[in-house]
Amino acid sequence: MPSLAGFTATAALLADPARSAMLHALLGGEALTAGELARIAGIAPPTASGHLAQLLAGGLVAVHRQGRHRYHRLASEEVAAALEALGCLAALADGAAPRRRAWPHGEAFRTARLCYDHLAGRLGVGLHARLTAGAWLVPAPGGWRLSGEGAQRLAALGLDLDAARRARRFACDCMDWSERRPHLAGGLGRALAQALLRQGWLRRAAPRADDPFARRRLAPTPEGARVLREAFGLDLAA
Amino acid sequence: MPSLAGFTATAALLADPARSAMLHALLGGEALTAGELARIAGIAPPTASGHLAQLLAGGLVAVHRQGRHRYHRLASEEVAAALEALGCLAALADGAAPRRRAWPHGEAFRTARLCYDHLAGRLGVGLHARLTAGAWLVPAPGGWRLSGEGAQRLAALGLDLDAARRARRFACDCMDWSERRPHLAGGLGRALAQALLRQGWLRRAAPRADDPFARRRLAPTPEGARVLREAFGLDLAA
DNA sequence: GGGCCGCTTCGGCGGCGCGCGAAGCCGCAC
DNA sequence: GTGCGGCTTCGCGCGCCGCCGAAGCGGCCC
Repeated sequence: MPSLAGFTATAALLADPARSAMLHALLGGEALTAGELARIAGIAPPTASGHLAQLLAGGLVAVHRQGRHRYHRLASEEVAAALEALGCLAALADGAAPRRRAWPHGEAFRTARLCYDHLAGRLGVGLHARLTAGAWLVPAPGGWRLSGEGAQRLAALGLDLDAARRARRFACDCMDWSERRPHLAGGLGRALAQALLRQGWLRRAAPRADDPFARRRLAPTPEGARVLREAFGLDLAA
Repeated sequence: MPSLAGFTATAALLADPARSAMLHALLGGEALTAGELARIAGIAPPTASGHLAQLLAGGLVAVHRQGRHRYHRLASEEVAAALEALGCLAALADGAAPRRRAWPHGEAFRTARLCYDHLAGRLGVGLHARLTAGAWLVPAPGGWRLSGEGAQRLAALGLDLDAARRARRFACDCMDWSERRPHLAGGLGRALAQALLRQGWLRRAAPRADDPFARRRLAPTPEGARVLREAFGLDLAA
């Protein structure tokens, strides 16, 4: 059973406007740099740095260095769950109708979504697992490279592999926030997402003013579900 | 979507040791007076009064006057959910094993438990509903009184109705925290709980040092489940 | 009615922590 | 190497909030 001190310390981390603005920005699942988070929270970089250090020490965010940038993301799904529960409570107190999910990042968001320009959610994680398990992708310095069979089969799905190879990184892992396992980023991840969207196998949700994350939500079309099952053995309903 | 200000205001309510001690004390589902909560939190009555006013304004607790006492309870199940989610998070940050339920007031606790000396949870609420719907209990000033048939059938179950009538209040409602509907309190509620326990139809869980609420948890024996079904049409599994 | 008791309101004190600017560190680009 | 830009550490000021004692209000009991 957690100590009361730990409980209040964690709650205190959420009780500051700047910190909670940062956390809510990270709810989308993308990793953001300290500077971006400072701008979002409307505070100076030194202040943001201090807040992020606290969130890190409190285990609410995790950090990931990349060059001179430091990317921050939510540390675990429990953080998102706590934010959601508290948000639900605050909405009730505001006199809002007693809705159960105050945040729109529910189950639908975890099935398939865009992370930057590549695929995330169960779809992204499942593809990563399938491509590596089937040796379509094989380890390479700094990430992955395509095997001969992998290149052939992905090209057959309409991926622009030449464009993918021109990217700064061809294929690397990106930690999936909701699944806690990696999905595929880099030029290949981008090419994969573009191909599935271009062929009409995935469809983007319509942007909504009241939901800044709607534009990143994805859903497979019936035809797309068939292709994913046949080509990769993926069943998103599972 | 709730405002960020509301979110931080709610989180701030949880970020104080005294307030969160009070809320965790209320997690058991009993309504407690301001004085009891002050003692639990280890603060002076005026300080507790201020905190309770804040929790009330923030919609986290509800209050219920009875004579010169003011009984406080959690305002909604969402409050308990948020406390649990945050507690889970704090336990993770404390380096604990990533358990999912940090608080033991899960489903089992909602099935059947003692509230002071009477029955609560689905069992208590179900009995209340059955007794009133079947006109075993009929409205009376300040609560309920037994109808002739009600008295006969409850006496047949072994209730000490004379002792019940000697209580300050014979039968009145007590709001059930987990079910949001009333269960039966007063002398009759006490007599009911005692009879079911004495006959071995309900069994109390063993006290546990790491779980202050274990001693209030109840479970029907197989024989008890049969009696509850036959006498009241209650099926706790439902 | 008198006294007690539970609870609240008021006023003043003290400390935690949020905020920023200035300065320093480090990786990258030219 | 040199310069730039992202980020952190340091130091200080200020405001918010928790804390209590004293006093006031209202219900209850003898």
